[in-house]
Amino acid sequence: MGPLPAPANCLSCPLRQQQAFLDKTPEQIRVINDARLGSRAYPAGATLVEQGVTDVPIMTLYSGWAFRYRSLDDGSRQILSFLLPGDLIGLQAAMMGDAEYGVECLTDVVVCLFNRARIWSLFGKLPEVSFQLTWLSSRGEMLVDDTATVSGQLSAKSRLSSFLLILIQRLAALGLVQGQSSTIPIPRQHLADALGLSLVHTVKTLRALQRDGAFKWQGHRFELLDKAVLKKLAGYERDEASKRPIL
Amino acid sequence: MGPLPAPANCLSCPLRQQQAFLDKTPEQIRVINDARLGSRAYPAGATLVEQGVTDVPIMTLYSGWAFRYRSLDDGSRQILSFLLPGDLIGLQAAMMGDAEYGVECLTDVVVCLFNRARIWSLFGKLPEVSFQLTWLSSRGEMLVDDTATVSGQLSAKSRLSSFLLILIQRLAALGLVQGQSSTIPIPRQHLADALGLSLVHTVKTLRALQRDGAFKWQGHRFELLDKAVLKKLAGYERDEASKRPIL
DNA sequence: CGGCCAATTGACTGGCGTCAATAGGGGTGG
DNA sequence: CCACCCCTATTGACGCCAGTCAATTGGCCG
Repeated sequence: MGPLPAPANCLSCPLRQQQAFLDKTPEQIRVINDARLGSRAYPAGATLVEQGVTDVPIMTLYSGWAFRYRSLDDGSRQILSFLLPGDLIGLQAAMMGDAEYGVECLTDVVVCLFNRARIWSLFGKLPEVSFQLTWLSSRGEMLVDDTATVSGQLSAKSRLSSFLLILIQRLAALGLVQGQSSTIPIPRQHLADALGLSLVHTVKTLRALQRDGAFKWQGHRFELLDKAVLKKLAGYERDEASKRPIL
Repeated sequence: MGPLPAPANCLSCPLRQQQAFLDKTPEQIRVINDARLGSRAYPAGATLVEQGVTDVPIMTLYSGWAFRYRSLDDGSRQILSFLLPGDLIGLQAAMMGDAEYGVECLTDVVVCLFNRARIWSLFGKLPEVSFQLTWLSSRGEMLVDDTATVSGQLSAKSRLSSFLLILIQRLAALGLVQGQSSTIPIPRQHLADALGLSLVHTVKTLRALQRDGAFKWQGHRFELLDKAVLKKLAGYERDEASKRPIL
């Protein structure tokens, strides 16, 4: 979770060797490594992508949590998706020319930075990899689909339940769930901003769910107590693909 | 709006020649044309993509309106984005392997169908075009970002105002706004499903906005009366890119 | 120990949902 | 051509879920 040092070379990258990710050929990895500018650590709260700027770099989240959001003039903020290790950052902004969103670190974070021009050149050199880039873009859209659906259609209790179920799915796919417990470093305010609820109501609803015996959540330690209860409350769920690409 | 017959060949396609779209080289168009299975007309209400199915085709909306949505077990539905001529349909589903969403026609519609395998082969043959596919995917994500932000953070009045402002931007880019008026064939229930509001409250809020003199909307005919009022109520806006690709 | 910020709880308010009834418009069979 | 029907749009009444205001607690750091 903390700023684990990233390996110097993609070939020895332990993250991409995880079960959750599709394998690449050594040549593909070599070309990707050539496009890589190196890794960089950021502290919790740091801004990875500033909303509104042009020239956004492309990066892969190597360790830690981040989130993508849009800020409004009135000071409110919609969190569009949470980002976990292996997730691609900045593709949409790099494509469109400017960032219509911001990305911020939730925890200490390490990212792998890429040279944008060299990533673009993958479209000519490695068709499979450029295909996977598009795949990752589609997945990014799907994550926002979740956010929109949950915050648009469900009651507060259901929103929280669905959100947690979907999140736990993602964590499990990354091997970040041990038994029934995992680390979820999301403050209440961020939960509220993701789900379209007020801070106060988020807190109260969270308490209610814990009184229902669905889970226990203190600090960053989350323990799922009764998945059946949570599922019944949720009324909405979606499974994570078994294998996915990583740049 | 109705089922205009699509041209037999992409080279003579009047849609792609519109100002809103990037030009392609004749060779690019020829290869795309080779991947094209032909056009097909659907009546209003028809399902273009059924939620949950695999083997989703890739298509470009040629004429008419459609929308992308997710249905929930309880019968409610979140509309994720509205689709206009030139928009790509089915990419996310084709990528991920199955459709986590449905797509339905709002009006009579004509789409251009593509052979998926031949589209995939573009990744090897025409890097620029595969790049544009990714661009379109990113744009799809951005449209959902709008939906999530609007329905997550704004009051009912602001939701309606922002939604209409953003929509009018898109229509204007396509040359579908004459003076201050345009055709918006979105029923109240669909508006409600897109904005996360109840049908009744959507209707009442819409009435209130018209009493404020912001616009007039009867049947499918929409007339913008006071953009300044609408902007003030909205508190959120986003501009459409000036030029974009079309497959 | 004092300060600061996230988390929590209570009280009150209001925006939005739900229920229910009425109007309108277009299509269809008599 | 008219009567009827169905579906969408509209309006009113009422209740509740969730927002706002405000005060207290608890953990962490200087």
